[in-house]
Amino acid sequence: MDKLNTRIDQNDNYQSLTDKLRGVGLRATRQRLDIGSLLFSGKDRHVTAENLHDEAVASGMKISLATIYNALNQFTDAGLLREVLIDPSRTYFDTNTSSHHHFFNIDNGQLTDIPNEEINLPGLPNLPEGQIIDGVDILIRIKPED
Amino acid sequence: MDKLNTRIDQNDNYQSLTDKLRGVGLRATRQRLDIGSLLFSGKDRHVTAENLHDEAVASGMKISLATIYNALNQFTDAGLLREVLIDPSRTYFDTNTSSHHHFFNIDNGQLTDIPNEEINLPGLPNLPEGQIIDGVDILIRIKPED
DNA sequence: ATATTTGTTTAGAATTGTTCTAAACTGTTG
DNA sequence: CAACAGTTTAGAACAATTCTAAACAAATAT
Repeated sequence: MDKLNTRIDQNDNYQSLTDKLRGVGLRATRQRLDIGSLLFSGKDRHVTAENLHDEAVASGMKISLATIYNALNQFTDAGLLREVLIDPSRTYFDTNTSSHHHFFNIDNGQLTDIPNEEINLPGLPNLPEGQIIDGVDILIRIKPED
Repeated sequence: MDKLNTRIDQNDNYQSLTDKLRGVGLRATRQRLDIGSLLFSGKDRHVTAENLHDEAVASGMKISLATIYNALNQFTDAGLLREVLIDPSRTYFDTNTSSHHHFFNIDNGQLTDIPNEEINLPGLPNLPEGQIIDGVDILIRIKPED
């Protein structure tokens, strides 16, 4: 019965996810729903393909790493996620797609959002001729005191 | 004679480079001097290991890609270069080590400095408890108008 | 409902940027 | 100029990511 309840609850949760996926033109496959349930359940998240895969496997989902990569890229193309530039050796994805910036703790690798009202550029610099802004990324690298 | 002159000029240039390298505790090897001559001859530069290697080979220098990687990393550790986060798929190094920020042209991959007086954060956000700032990176992604 | 079509998943191979290894080599020091 | 310590190199190794092509599942037409 526990199993059955979980099943039902999960299906309930997956309904809005199904809509979300269909809304951006993606089929609501089991794998995409599973990943979506990890990513879009309330709190904002910052993940890499590898750590999301570990998490999925740990929660008993059957999904390959290649599918995680596919899904993260498709979700990003669809505007459901945003890529964050932190570390040239791995790609981070952020479920918060609104304009905002990040703290990156160089000590433990943790990435956190900077509340949007806490930071802003007073004036943008003059852009090169004929160019327009595609986006602005501000990353504040932090570390433990002393 | 052309050849000879070039030779002499190069040796002249290499004297200050030799000092620069010794100054940060690195031996002034032929390879490091060659790389240094490409990097530190006036104008600021943004390079990747690969494109610097291509350039070195094109100018007739005999140097392996591994050495380019070694040198770029050692120069960075020594404070002669700075790493710039742009593209998770490759590492860019900047000869301008002073505090400044970048435009990244997403259309052609070109990276340029933002003159320092043209940008600044009016106030820094509140940092997480017990953390201090290690550095601030601002990247403005630009693209061609329409 | 069932068959057909088209999109998706997957294991494993391939690719790419970067680092490592260990042997040959070259600055530096005595 | 000998000896040592640091450096270079080719090639192997590695890690993150993408590709391939075969099996599979969702959508659509029957």
